[in-house]
Amino acid sequence: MSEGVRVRFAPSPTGPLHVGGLRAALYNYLHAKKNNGTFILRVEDTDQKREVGGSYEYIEKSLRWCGLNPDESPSKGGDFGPYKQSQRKNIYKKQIEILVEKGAAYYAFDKAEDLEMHRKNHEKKGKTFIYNAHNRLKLVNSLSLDKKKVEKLLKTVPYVVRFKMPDNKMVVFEDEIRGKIEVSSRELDDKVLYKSDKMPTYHFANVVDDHMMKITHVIRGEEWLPSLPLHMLLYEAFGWEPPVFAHIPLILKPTGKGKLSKRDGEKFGHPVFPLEWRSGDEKHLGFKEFGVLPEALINYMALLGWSKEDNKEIYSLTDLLGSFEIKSVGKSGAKFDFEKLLWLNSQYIQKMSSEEIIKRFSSINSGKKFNLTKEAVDLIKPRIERLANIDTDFNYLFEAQEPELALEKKLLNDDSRSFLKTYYNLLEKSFESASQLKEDLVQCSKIGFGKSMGAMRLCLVGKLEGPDLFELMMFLGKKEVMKRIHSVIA
RNA sequence: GGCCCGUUCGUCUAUCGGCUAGGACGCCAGGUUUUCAUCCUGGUAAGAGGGGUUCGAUUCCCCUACGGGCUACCA
Repeated sequence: MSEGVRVRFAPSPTGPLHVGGLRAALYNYLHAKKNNGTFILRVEDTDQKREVGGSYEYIEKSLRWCGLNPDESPSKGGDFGPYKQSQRKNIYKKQIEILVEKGAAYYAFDKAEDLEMHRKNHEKKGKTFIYNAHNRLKLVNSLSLDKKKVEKLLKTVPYVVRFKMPDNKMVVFEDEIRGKIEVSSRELDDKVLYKSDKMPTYHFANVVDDHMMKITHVIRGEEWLPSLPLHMLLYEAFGWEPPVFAHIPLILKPTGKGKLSKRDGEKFGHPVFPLEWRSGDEKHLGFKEFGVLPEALINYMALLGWSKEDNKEIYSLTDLLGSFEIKSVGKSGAKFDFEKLLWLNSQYIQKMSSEEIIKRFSSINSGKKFNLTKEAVDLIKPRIERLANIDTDFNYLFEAQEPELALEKKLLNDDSRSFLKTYYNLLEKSFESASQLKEDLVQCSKIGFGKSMGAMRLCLVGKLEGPDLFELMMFLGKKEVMKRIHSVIA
């Protein structure tokens, strides 16, 4: 087999893929592709109670939208399948038996309530109950019971398989991002590897699959760092060579405490998921539907926690492939800054052709019957921040808007009305070009250029914003302009 | 509580012992556009605190504080 780099993104299908997961996928993808390696999507669906329908499809769709297509995946297949853990049960069963035979793991029959009671009792005394070398002989398992009893129990009651954590061993390992880390196995417990429902836990399935799928680099969230010692010990118990590990920092809330969570989308008024998600009465915004380009999202995700010395800000996926370095990923959690994402988004929009903008706009607004023309986009391009709301943000391009009351009071007086009338009459005679319209306005404006412009803007836009006034007039056409002025001065 | 990880402008970050601490977003001011936006120029603003090591510490070590994560038959 080849010695190439193989990485995996391994989400569990418990709902939509949030930005933290997306960034993990991105870093995996970049690391693989930079090294001419293979990017694998593996579904970790070992907890069937938590599985949410449609999650897998959502994850695939999101990755596709971002251009992070896996080389091997449940739907695509590959030489190391199946890629869904629920379909690999027989593999885990075999491997767990090997581990038990080696004496590295053992059967345990304790009831959930009993363990819960132990935990509570310890807590009362201000201690922490740990299922480990200190008390496993006092508990109900194949180490504390005699062989015959164990054999009987295996046939009659549910059981789990636990890792036999060494009593006092220094586990030393290396993380690509954080460097050397040492933990005493004394702090660790006899983690369940194999559940009573005959499914492996994350820790076990992960190690087995990463080995079987010949994963060379594990790039995953920082939340896994505390269980890395266990994983290292598992590799050791099997006699397998562990992959290289890189734990990337978490994405934090824009303000306040803690990591970015599902509900923060609603709280902060912007999405935290790539695509819109609906499930039951649960509904979450998506960046796509919000009008954020995948290019901008990817760029932002890459920059959130990683950067080069060269101060470059705009990175396409291809640029990233050339520059990204897993070792130069930052160590500390980063707050999600929606403002900066929007800035990046507008940078991408401005570089895009108007035709492309129209194409993208209609792809995310397929339901809306709205005719966005090239002329309209040319006019407003520098001020588009998101693609989603072009029709509402720039509604004045397509139909007359009521002037804002406060502005109307401020800008409309006898002088400005009289100016509008004069200009109106002038327009009736000639309406040729933007420059001519401008000259005419200067000519008939006694109230000053600024004030006349303001009054005109009020008529045409309803607000004091929008594109160049005379370009806008040409876009709207004589008839529409006359109509809008008339409705204000009438 | 225990264990692990982290800590540079408000935010994202650069700096691998020599710093007048650089860039970007945001914000403010000016310029271009006799208008908005774009764009350009400038400004604002940072090394958590305390000890060491060193000729010299943002950079190395220790302590404290703060932040984050883990502590399930969830991932």
